[in-house]
Amino acid sequence: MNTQNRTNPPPDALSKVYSPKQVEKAWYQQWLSKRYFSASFKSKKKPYTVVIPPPNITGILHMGHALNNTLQDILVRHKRMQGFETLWVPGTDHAGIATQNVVEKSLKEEGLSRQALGREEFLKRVWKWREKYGHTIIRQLHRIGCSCDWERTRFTMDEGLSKAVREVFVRLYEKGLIYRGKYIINWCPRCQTALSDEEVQHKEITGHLYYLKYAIEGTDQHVTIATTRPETMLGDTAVGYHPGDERYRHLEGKTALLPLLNRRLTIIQDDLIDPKFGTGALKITPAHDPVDFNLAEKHGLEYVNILNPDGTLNENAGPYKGLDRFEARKKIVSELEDRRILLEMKEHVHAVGHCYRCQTVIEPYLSPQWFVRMKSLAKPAIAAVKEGKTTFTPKRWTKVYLDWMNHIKDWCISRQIWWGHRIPVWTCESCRSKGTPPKTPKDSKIYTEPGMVVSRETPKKCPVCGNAELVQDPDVLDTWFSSWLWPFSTLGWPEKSEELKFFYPTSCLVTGYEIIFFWVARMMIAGHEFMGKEPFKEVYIHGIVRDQTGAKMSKSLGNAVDPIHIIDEYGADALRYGIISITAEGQDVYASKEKFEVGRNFANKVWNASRFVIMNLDKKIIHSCLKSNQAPKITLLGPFDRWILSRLNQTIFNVTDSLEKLRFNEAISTLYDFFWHHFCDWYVELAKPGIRSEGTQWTLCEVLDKTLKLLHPFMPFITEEVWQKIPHRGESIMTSAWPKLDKKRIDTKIEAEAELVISEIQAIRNVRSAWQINPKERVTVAVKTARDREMKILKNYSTYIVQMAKVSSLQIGKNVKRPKESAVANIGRVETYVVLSGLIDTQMERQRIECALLDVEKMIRGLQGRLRNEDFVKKAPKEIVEREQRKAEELENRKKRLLENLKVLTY
RNA sequence: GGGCAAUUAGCUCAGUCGGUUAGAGCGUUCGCUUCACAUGCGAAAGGUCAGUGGUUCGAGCCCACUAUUGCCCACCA
Repeated sequence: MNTQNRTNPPPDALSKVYSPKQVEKAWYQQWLSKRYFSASFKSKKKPYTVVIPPPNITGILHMGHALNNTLQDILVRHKRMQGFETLWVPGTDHAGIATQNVVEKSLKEEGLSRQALGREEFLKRVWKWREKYGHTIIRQLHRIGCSCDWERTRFTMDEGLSKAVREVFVRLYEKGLIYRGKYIINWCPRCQTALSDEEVQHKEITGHLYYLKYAIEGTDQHVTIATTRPETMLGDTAVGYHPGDERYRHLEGKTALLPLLNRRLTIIQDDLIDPKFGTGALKITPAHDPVDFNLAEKHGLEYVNILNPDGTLNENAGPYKGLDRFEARKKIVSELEDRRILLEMKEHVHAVGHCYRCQTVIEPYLSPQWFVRMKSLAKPAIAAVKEGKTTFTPKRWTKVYLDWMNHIKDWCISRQIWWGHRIPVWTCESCRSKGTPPKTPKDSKIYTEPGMVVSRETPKKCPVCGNAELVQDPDVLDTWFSSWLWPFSTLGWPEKSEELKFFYPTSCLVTGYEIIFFWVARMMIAGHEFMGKEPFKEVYIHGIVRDQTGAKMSKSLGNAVDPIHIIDEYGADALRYGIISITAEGQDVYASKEKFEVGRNFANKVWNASRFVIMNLDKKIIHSCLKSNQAPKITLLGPFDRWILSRLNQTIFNVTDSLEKLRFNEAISTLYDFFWHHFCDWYVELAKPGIRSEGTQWTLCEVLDKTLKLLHPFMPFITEEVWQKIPHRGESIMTSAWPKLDKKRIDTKIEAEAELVISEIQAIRNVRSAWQINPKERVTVAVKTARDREMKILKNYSTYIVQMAKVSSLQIGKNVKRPKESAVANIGRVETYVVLSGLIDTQMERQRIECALLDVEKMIRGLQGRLRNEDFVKKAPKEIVEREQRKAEELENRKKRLLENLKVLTY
């Protein structure tokens, strides 16, 4: 497609129904080939930057992505039209565990395993898999219409980004902010890796609390402890109670005996132990519980690990070795029961940690891992938000962010998987065995272990002894250890690139609340640590997309409305419209097909209204308008031309304002209302008889042009397609200028007049409808009004009333008498009689009037109540009181007239 | 245990600074193949704004408590 060749087609070439399919692909290609999405640091414009939350390479587009990326595209298209140098950086995340799981699954189908393939071969497979499927989601984003700068597409495992990861690791290590140590971490026995605290999802589970009897050595006494995980008793090395707990005072200095294994257990006191829970006595399992681990460190207890990495029991479990942890639980419970050691079993609801990738129950597990010290790093990220350098929308997330930051814990960053950034640490075996201290960077605060080499690049030999056989740490880094650098690593960091200088910090980050801790908070930390500046000025947090039943949409649940299906069926604009229209600020949204039907209908309305305008354009008039680039003289504009232009400018203001405030649904509903209910329902209908007049021709073009521009960020395809068919300047609507409010066009006087006339037309239509008058039939109408102003207006606009209400003769005056056999309608102080010769049914008309009377009386009662209240009259603002008084007068007037009309009917 | 959100028409939801007769879409009812659009046009019905108490001249909106639902966080085993 070529814009130059696309002159206005003859009207009959426009079909009655908008078909998005033919349009979307062509325009997207056109935009790409014109490089409209590309941004350059050489620009003289102000920058506006957005980085995409990189979807996982395993991802297939779902409604959540559709929402997230539509929002970003709206921002970016809006800012681009406003004249910013706009950059939207796209890319994907390697998603360590998720991707490894997916590839392992496909290997399993081939009867293979990663262990059988070996590390190198397995990684080749993953890269192959990524080549094949890793771009699916990117292609799908094209279909939504996303205007990302695709030439800058990044991947978290790209060479540049990998370099950034290593740089960050080494820098933090040298500052003493990365350390290795043996601690209790969250272990997923299925993925067989450590997880960070954030990667554990807690779920309320109804389990049991088991009461077990532990004998006291050398006595016939015992102590009863309560546990939810009886199998961990095999790893017990102590029993404890609160130092103030009198019940157990007699146990001080004694030793308990572990049932089944007869291990001797120290008895300790610690105020960490809650005397109110269970029996107040606690079994202590240092290797399998974080609290117990702390107790063990404090009291110098032994650590007994009873688990293998896969969740089966190891040799420390004696006779239970080899059993899966849940099998073991069953067996142990039944044996304890047999031996009368299990005294009681109570139902117990508690939170159980699950792996966020595979939902397997997590085990607290003692193992050596790498950690980032977060406390000091968090400080500038906290300050930036407190000082308002970065703001959250909706505001409530500020607190969530700050709470997490203020209680931040060290981040476990090593993962025992293969797919990911390898930890840049090597070991020189000979130095290690000899205990030779390593070369320490000059102002380093760190203690380094013998033989440990931390390096940005793969070292060829040991920097201490020259040994060439160095062994790299087998583990990889948490996926989020690359994601947290995204706002600057994608712009070239650690190089001092021009891009960074121009585009950093980014403007707005758009994401869902489920990754505030994983991603947003950590990006804030990294941005301050490595760039010395906040990574984004605004964070917009949107809701999660759910299905009609409220479940989070997911493929596995089979409840997903597939955005691609919606695009195929209704078009991308309908998808975008639907998803935006239901997104109130930050609320979760419930997606169903009907929502997108509304979008399709709206697109079709835009299409048909435009088609009507195009069919009725007088090329000569338009040509001269375009040529002069001037609006016609005000005298050439009819009252409704001026009315719709006033409404248009009000809409320009409201839509721009809503977008600035990130109120997307407000912006689109303003546009929907303006276009459909003001422009189509009233203006176009009113304009039909005089459509060839210069003023109307110009107004039609002006309103359509500006409205399409306002709509473009929301519905990019149809607006471009239609805009190209109306007289326009410029190549593409997406590079055209955002409409500016023209205050001179806002005319409150004409709006008030138009509203009166519209109400009058509606009143007549109401009567017609109530009396079932054939729509084709014209009616005789008489209007009585006491006020000059209203009479003048109605007389001035009488042709419109005649036209829109199908009136045959219209009489307007102060002393108009009610015609015989007529029905009455009241608006304000205006009384309208519609002649119903032969149709009038006194009974029915009386009922109508009585109904209206009831309404009026109810309102009068409310108003009188207020006006009789002295406090109201005294304390309320003057305008409000006056308004209420006017209203009351008017209602009294209306009541009087209704009563008169009722009287007439009784004859 | 702590926190956040939601509760408005039959359904799904808006409602900004406390101030007209509380809005929209869908659905419903009535009438229309009116020459842009039946994916449409015109008209209408439909509400104790979860409950209780308070602040205020005035509350869907502010405050307190309660109820129901959902989510997040937390080392009560």
